[in-house]
Amino acid sequence: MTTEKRRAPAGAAVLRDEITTAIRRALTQELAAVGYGRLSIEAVARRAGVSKTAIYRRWNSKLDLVLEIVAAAAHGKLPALDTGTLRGDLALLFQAVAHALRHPLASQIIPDLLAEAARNPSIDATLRQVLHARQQEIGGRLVARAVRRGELPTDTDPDAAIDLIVGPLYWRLAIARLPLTDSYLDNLVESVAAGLGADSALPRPRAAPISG
Amino acid sequence: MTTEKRRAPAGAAVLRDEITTAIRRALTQELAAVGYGRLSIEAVARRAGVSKTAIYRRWNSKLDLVLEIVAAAAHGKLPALDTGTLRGDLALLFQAVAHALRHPLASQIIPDLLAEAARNPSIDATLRQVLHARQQEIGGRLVARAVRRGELPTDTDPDAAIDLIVGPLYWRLAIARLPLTDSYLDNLVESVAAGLGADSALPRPRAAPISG
DNA sequence: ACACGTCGGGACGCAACCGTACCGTCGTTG
DNA sequence: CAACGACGGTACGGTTGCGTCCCGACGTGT
Repeated sequence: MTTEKRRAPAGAAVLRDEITTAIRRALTQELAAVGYGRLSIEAVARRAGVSKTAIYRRWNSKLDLVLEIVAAAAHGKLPALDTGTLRGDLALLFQAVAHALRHPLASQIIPDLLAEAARNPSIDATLRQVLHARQQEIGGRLVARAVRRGELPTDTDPDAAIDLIVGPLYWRLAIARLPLTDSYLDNLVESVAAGLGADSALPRPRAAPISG
Repeated sequence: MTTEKRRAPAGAAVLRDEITTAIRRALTQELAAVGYGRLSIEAVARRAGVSKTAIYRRWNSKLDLVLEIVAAAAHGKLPALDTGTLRGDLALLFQAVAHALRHPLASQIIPDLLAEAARNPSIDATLRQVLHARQQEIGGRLVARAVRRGELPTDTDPDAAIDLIVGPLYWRLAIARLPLTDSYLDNLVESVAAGLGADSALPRPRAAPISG
């Protein structure tokens, strides 16, 4: 049998956390700098100040390394996010999304991996687990609460609602890369709420329908 | 001087259009298959059934090749897009966007290049010319017409409106990659119109605000 | 104090690609 | 009809990265 009794690794024969951490840091930086397509293990090792062997001892391949770190980065911190009103929930959610996408690393890595997911099934599966599934859960709950409160129509489609909630902010921050102001976020909350079918808050000035 | 009289290239000494076309085709396919990061001239030449030299005679570098072809692909076809109503304009615009993003090549290449634009200034500049500028023009006109008709508030911010118009559909087609039905598009028109501040079309069923 | 066993580092063979130089080929122009 | 001149293709050196192997160094447990 191969399950002989063995002394557990100890002393110098144990993975050093500082090196593992350095690899993780270097990977995220490399990923942001050159993207998944050009990512090379050697560059990660150089940036981390570590040997390639140190990486290959911890992960089998480039893909394993990326998947593990992406999954780890997305886990954790899941805001409670129930403020009692649809607009409050939206504002809080937008703050969280904006905060995450403001990180230069995240705003480069996420679009890159999402594009790569279109041709790499493993990345696609991982991202669906850690991003899409979570979004659907958060968005679905947000919508369900609003429907229960009577703020949204009962026939609201959660998937379509998520597109409407996430799409505009993602577009502005990750694609168009335009600046984001507080007043923009305020307006976005109102626009998305209206788009979802919530009652409008205030009438706004309009031109006369027929000016001739 | 170097401007001596020279016979103009003729006969076999002129670039063959069929080869240029084959290179363009192969580039788009390679771009979709492996992305800009992994794109190699050799692979393009192989796929086109052409020699590397044939490519290097026409373009100086990988970047030149991609930029020229991307710019060319985005030029042309600019729909008139004035149906007389905001909802009509939105429906037509969504049809056009959906049609463009349904092409598997486009739906892989566009997110890839948009991600690459975050780290490559040349690509960024080109995409802003052929994509963002055009979107702002189309979206700006659409919004301006709607404001003039009295369908939208006079203080509508065109940039924010574009985020609201383009974001959800781009998210669904290019990122989440969920299916797109006619009824989804219909609902999206109504949602975006409402989000922009247009009068709602029909009341929809709601739960009682207080159910206790 | 010693033996253990993994550690990180460097070196290696292999493969892919870049960009260029050189080759014979071919159609047009004078 | 002959010379022109750019054509497409092949071959080349240089560079980069992959994944593996071997080495001395090191800290713990007996």
